[in-house]
Amino acid sequence: MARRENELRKIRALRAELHHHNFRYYLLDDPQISDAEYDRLLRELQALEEKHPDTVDPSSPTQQVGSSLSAEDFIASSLPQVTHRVAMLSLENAMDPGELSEWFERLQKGLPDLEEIPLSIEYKMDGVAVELVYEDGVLTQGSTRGDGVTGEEITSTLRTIETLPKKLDDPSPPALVELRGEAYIGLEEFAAMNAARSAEEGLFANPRNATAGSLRQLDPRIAAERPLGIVIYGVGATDGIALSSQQQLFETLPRWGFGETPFFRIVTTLEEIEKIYDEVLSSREKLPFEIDGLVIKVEGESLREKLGVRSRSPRWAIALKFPPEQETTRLLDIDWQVGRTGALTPVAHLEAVQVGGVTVSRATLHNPQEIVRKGVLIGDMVVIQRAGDVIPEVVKAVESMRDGSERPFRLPENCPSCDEAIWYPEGEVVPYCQNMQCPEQVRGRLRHFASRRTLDIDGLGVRLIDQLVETGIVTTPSDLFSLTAEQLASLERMGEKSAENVVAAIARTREIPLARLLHALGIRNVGEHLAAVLVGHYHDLDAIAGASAEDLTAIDEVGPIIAATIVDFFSREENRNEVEALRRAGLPFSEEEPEEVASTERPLQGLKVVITGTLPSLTRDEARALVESGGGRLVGSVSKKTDLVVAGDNAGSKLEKAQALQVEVIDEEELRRRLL
DNA sequence: TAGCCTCGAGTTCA
DNA sequence: CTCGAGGCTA
Repeated sequence: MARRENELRKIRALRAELHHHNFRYYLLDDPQISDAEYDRLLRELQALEEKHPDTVDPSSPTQQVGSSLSAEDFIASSLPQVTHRVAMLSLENAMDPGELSEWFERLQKGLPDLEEIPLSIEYKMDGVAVELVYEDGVLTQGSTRGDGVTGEEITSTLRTIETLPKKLDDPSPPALVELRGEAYIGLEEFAAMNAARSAEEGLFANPRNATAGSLRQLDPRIAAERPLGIVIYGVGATDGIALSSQQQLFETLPRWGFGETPFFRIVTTLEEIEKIYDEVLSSREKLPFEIDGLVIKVEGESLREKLGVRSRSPRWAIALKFPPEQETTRLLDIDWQVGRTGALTPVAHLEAVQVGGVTVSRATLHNPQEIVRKGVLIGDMVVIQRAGDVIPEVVKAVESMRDGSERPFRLPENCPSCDEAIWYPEGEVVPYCQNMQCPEQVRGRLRHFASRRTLDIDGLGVRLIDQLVETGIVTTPSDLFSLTAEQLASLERMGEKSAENVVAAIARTREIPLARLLHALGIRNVGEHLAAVLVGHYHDLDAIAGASAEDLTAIDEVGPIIAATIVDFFSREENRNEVEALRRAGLPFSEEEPEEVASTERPLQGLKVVITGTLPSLTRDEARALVESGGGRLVGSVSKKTDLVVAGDNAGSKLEKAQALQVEVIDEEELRRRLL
C-alpha cells in the first residue's frame, strides 16, 4: 500500500512538473529542459498512469494536446464553466479627482430633477471577484467573474471559507439570491502562508495572486488551508427578495451570517468623497488587507435604473482608484512589432524592474504619437506603472536625470520583419507594413485564424504555428486543412497522438458558425461583432463577398469606411483565392436563415423606440430586451426619427419633446399588449 | 461637427 | 488594459 501511495505522489509531482515545462515551452517560449528530457518525464508519467488507471484525469499532461493558444486557456486546467444569470459588469475607473467630477457631472445630467444624489462609498478590495448562488437559503454554487458572462465553477473551494455561510441564517430565505463579492487573503495571513511555503512551491508574488491561485485549487483539502476571506458588495439575480440599496444589503448580510462590511458611507457631494478618499489613502497601510481604491455607487435601485448601463459597465458606479505603484527604470531601446494586420507597434525595452510584485522588462508604447506625447527618449530613465495593476505602461520620462546621451526614437522606414517599405497613412497614427507575405503577418493571420474567438483550433498554439510557418508547411489558413498527422508528427514535441488530435481539431472546425469564419478571415475593421452583424443580414459568405459598398452601408452599424474595407478585401485576388480554398476545404459558407417571423409577431419591426421615466414593472434592460424581441431598436433620445415613446412615472423632458414632435406615446401596459 | 458609445487591434506577466 | 477610429445622434 505504501508503494501505491508513493507512486500516486510521483504521478502528482510529474504532472505538476510537466505542466510547468509546457508553460515554459509553449507560452514563454523559453524551455528549461531539452526535448529528450521532456519526453522521458512524459513516458515515466504515462507508465505510472497505466499502472493506476483510476487516477486518469483529463487535465493530465498525457491527455492534453500541445498547448492551447492563450495563457488563459492554458492555466484554466479543467474547471467547468458557469454562465452568470446576470452579467457581472466591470466598473469604469476614475484615476484622479478630475475624472471623478466628470462622472459626477454625467450623473447630474442623467438625474436632472434630483437636488442631491445619494452615493454609497465602499472599499475596493484587491482580490478576485466571485459570485455565490443561494437557493432557498442554501449555497448551491460559487463561481469566478471570468469575462463577466461566464466564469469558472469553484463551489467546493468557496465552501472551505470559514466565514462564508453555507446556509443563510433566515427562517424564510428567498428562493434565489446571488451575492457578489471579492475573495481575498489578508496581509498577515499572506505573510504566514508564504513563510510556510517550501522552495519548490515558490512564493506568491502578492495577496491577489495567492487568492487567485487558491480559488483555483482543485483539491478542497488544500483550499481549506488557504486563509481566504470574502467581502460581499453586490447582488445579481434574485427571486423572493428585493435588496434595492447598498444600505439594505449591508444591513441584511450580517443577519444572514456574513461578516460586517468593512467600510460603508453615504454622501451626496464631491467634496465629501474627496475627503474620505484622502483619509482612506493615508490610513490604508493600517488595514489588515489590501485595497486599491474606493467604489462609489448611486444609492438605490430606482435611480440606478434611470441611469442604466453601458455595454461593459454601469453608469451608476465608478471605481476611484489609488495611484498605482510606480518604479523608475531605464528605457534601453524601442522595438517595433508587426501585428497580423501589418500594424507597427512600438514596444519599450526596459531594464528589468520589480513593479507590484512582478518583473517588468517590456511595455507597450501603443503608437508613435504616444512616444512623442510622453516625450521619452531612448536611454531615458522612465517612470513605469502597471495599468489597472496588470499591463505595464511607460508614464513619462524623468527629464532631470538626463545626461545628454539620450536620443529620440526613429520611425522605421522598413519593416523589421520583411524589410518592405513602411506606409504612413495620412491622417492616421499607426504605420503599416503592406507586404502580405511578411512573415510576421503570416504568423499573425494564422494565430488569429486558430484563436479561441475564431475557429478555436485546440492544440494549434503559437509554438506549433511558428514551426509550421518556418518549415514552410503552412502559409495560409486554408493550408491547415491539408495537413496530415505524419507531417505534424515530424515536428518538435509532437507525438503521433498529439498530431492526430490536431488534425481532428482542424477537421472539427468545418462545423463552426459562419460568423466565426468571417471573423477569422481577418478583414480589417471586421471583428467579432461586425462579423455577427453581417452574417445576420446575409447568412451567406458569397453574398457578403458580392455585396456593393452601397448595399453594405445600408446595414445598421456599417458605415462607408467599413463597407469600403470589405469590398476591397474581396476584390483582391489573393483573398479571393484563399476564400475559394477554404470553400474547397469544406468550411461552411452559408447558414440556415432563421425562419421568417411573421410580421404580426414582430410588431415593432424597424421602429426606433425611446423609453423615458420609470416603468411600473420593468427595468431598463428588461424593457430593452422586450422592445428588441419585437424587432424595435432602443435609442437614447427623442427626435423626428423616433417612432414610439414608452413613458413611465416621472417622465421628463423626453416626454415633452415627444409631444411637441407629435411622436406616439404609450405606457408599459400598451407596450406589452402590442407585443403579445 | 462634436460627443458619446462601441468596436477593433494592439499590448505584459506568470 | 490601452488607444484610435468608426458610426450614430443631436
